[in-house]
Amino acid sequence: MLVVAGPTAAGKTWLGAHLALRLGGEVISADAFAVYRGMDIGTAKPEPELRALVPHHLLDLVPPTQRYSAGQFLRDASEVIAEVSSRGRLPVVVGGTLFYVRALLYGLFPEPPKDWTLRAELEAAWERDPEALRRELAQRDPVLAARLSPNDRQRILRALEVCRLTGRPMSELWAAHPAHKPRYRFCLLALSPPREALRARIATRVETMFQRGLVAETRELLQSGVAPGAHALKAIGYREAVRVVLGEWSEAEAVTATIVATRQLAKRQLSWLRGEHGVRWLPGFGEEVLEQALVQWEVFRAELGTQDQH
RNA sequence: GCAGGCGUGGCCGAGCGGUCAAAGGCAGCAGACUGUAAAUCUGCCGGGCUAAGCCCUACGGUGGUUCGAAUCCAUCCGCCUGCA
Repeated sequence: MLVVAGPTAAGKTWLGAHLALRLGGEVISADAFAVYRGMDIGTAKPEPELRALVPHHLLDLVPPTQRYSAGQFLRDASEVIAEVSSRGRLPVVVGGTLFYVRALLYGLFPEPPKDWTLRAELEAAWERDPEALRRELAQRDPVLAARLSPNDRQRILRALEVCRLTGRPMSELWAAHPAHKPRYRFCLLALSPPREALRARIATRVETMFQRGLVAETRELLQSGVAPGAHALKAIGYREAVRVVLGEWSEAEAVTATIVATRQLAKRQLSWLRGEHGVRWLPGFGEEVLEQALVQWEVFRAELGTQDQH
């Protein structure tokens, strides 16, 4: 299978779709926010024309009032990939949510049943006395506690949630589910355009999003009953637009804040990819490296062939 | 014109005689990342070194006071507020 990754605004969507087109494939989106219906402008979903050209999966899956997750993605994507493959088509995974991509490629440990009450309790407990929860984790899962920053509330709470639910330390569950054996044979392409050019592209893209009505789209979501604090509206661009709708910010302020946040996201994505195994880099924007990508794909296939002979 | 206030590192903003290369925040750089991940967290962040130490340049400009000044005084420049 083919995977197209890279920082935001690098042209993944374009490249992924065109690779799928050339290779007889279908696109599987790996994007934590493009799964939400009604969130089109700010998530830079592929245009309808492109979607008409190539089948796209895992877009517009859930309403923004719901909450999607890496585990859900792992299940959904695995299913779609199997289905696409079974039709003799090439699955082309395209996405900037690298955590989702890694989950898909290497798996996650088996999830304990969700318990939102417990999570709410932990949240409240943290507000009251974070030190108590840190101590609890140190006792129940010393391995993880040693690795986590005492300030990493999110991970500490999750670790405790897993401990309390399963009665076992989370680090032990990981150990039982090694994350190094890939679930697929994949060719991982990563876009990496020149930094300055990417910055410029991010800026104009964000400006365009606001011009195209990101604020109006956000207002509609809020009017349709999505809470301002909903998870989906934490997405970059939307959270800034919410503040405009609420009258806290001018649109200009929102644009600036969104550009900065997007830039920072791109940086984190690049940093993630640098540490990822088996990355084949494409030094440019999507539209510039289609041919290079096809060459990489051929190289990958050739390597696969020699491997299979052994 | 008179009275008062202000001018600090890329930006905002503390400091108000030594312990100050200067709190904190932002931006930037690097990194982590096992079901919130567009999230969350970590480190670095004036310059140069024979680097847990040293040197240089820095708190609008200049000149003083002092063993010692971002901190006090004088003066100049610039901004702001009140009165005219």
